[in-house]
Amino acid sequence: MLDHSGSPLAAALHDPVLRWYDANARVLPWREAGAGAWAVMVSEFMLQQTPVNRVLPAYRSWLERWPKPVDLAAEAPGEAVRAWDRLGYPRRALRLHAAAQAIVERHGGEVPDDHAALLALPGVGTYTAAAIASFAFGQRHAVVDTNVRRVLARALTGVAQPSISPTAADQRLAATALPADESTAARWAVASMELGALICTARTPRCADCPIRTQCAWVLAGSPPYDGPPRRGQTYEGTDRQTRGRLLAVLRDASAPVSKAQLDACWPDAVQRERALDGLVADGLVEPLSRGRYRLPE
DNA sequence: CACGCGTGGAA
DNA sequence: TTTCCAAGCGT
Repeated sequence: MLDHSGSPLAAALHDPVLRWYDANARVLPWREAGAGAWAVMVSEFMLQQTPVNRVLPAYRSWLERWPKPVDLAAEAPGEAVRAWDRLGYPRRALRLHAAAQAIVERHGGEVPDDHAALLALPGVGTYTAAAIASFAFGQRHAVVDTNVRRVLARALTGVAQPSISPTAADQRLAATALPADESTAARWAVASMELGALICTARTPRCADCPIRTQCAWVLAGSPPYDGPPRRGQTYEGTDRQTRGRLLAVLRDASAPVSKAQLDACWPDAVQRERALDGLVADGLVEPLSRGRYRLPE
């Protein structure tokens, strides 16, 4: 505890997972040498709930257009929303834009390397702060995302799935599993996450290819099925979320302010449509103009 | 702490 | 087809 030496059980996982990562890691642009903290930060925002394959094109054009935080900070927020395209959860675009402005104002335009300073940025929570500090700056942090929670739930706890929502216990477990050495800890963070993304997957884990299958508590227990409360699957069809998506798509694709009539055409239920539009305005994703016209925020 | 927040691909 | 799920955050 005092020396953060970790548990022997977890320590036995380090070498095989690190070796597996060295041989099997995906080549991703934000992992290239010299990618920089801004590149890591942009990728982390985009990867919050959006799969890698769908992020790649948006990431490339984003960094080409705004290679530094100051470049994005100088833009209208609506341009960030438009460039976000259909990655989903467009409030992330607004937060990334606000974070870029905060970086310019508070950190001289450079992504801070301090965990607390990162955590204070808009859109940066526990996971993202640790991810940037670890991936971009090589620091020792427990980087706890859904992949890591699943890997540790299986390998150490011996259950098929982690708890439905992240818990303090997850954080503690990940902190305990962290190698003591800083640079090793940073490699472990990305490697254990990659293992969860490629091998120790949610639906059909590829245990035959897993470098720690002989030590995995879940496998050793006979791979018992998930036994917890049912996970609430979210329906999407007909929701306010879908309505917001339709409205925003109209505005994204327009080069000039659009009329209320154009927005009305994209969703039949007037009550739901108005509620969704009000919500978008309240979130700062849509700017109402005079004479019933709307645009992305400037 | 539970919920709202987009979108699309894979099983 | 339906269902599940994908590097979370803010309230």
